[in-house]
Amino acid sequence: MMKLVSVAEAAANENNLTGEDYVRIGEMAKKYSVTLRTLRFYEDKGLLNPKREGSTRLYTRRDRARLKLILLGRKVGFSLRDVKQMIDLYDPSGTNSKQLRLTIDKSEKQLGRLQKQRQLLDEAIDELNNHMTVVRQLLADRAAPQVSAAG
Amino acid sequence: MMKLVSVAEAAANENNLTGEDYVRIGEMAKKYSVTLRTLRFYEDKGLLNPKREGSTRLYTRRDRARLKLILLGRKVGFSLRDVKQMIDLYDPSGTNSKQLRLTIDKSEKQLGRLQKQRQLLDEAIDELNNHMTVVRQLLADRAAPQVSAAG
DNA sequence: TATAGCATTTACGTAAACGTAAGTCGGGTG
DNA sequence: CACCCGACTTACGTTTACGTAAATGCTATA
Repeated sequence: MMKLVSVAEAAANENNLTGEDYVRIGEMAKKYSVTLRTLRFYEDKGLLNPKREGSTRLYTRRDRARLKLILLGRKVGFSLRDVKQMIDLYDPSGTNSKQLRLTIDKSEKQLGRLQKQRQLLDEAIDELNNHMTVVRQLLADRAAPQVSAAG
Repeated sequence: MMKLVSVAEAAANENNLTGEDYVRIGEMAKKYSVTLRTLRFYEDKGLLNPKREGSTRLYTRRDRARLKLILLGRKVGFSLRDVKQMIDLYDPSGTNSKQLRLTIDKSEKQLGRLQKQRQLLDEAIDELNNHMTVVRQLLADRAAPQVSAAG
């Protein structure tokens, strides 16, 4: 019944000279409410790059930070391609001003799209409400086919 | 140079005992700002049913009314499948209360989805704005790497 | 009759983000 | 030993609403 320390966990706990805490895919998935498939998919698309111990993926703190960014990007409507473009510019040894500017640029455009979407959405809601009113009225007429007001 | 009356137009003008005015696909497309492909696609999906004169499609007033409904449906976010489901229930010889109820039902659900979408959209806009603020600050720090306030 | 213009059909292609199936593997457990 | 769990890889499938050829046809006009 007792769960012994696996090789992976050994790596995470003992072989841990740099203070890294590794996480395997299952835990990672739970932590961020994504599926294993999604994590592998992101890796396949070059968005994540976990270490390997044999064939087992080990995610570091940096991987988790990246995933957070990816999920934020997705939430605000960026495509994975855009997210990748921005993330790829990250250089731990530089000022990253290029990355930051690209991010701002893309963000402004995306913000515009979102606002436009909101406008369309509001229009849609209005029109749907209007239509519902009409339909309800038709339905009422069917149910009570009396003439005009006084019943 | 003079454009003579085509067979289609003849059908529309002369062979027009019932007062129908037919429209060919090109005109129809312009009138409603859709492509020919779209009109044929809708027909293929059973959403439209124009008459035929030989192989040429002729759209009646009723077809145009249907198209309007389809486009409204799309605008408010219904799938073509849903639209078809609602339209298919239309019976010119009945009260259509079944159709109307289905429409109301679907509309209420769709309205809920739209409102939820709007909420998510607003959240996204907020988060994007926040993120942009942070990034702009980082960028400013890169440009002017002085310490804290007083320059 | 050659050409322009509008129409027709068939059918594969596209985008995004994974889902899902299928089969395999290594490690730990009773 | 038999088994289960968690992980791995490969690769086809899904969804929606058309886009985009490609090849062909009918009609009217110069």
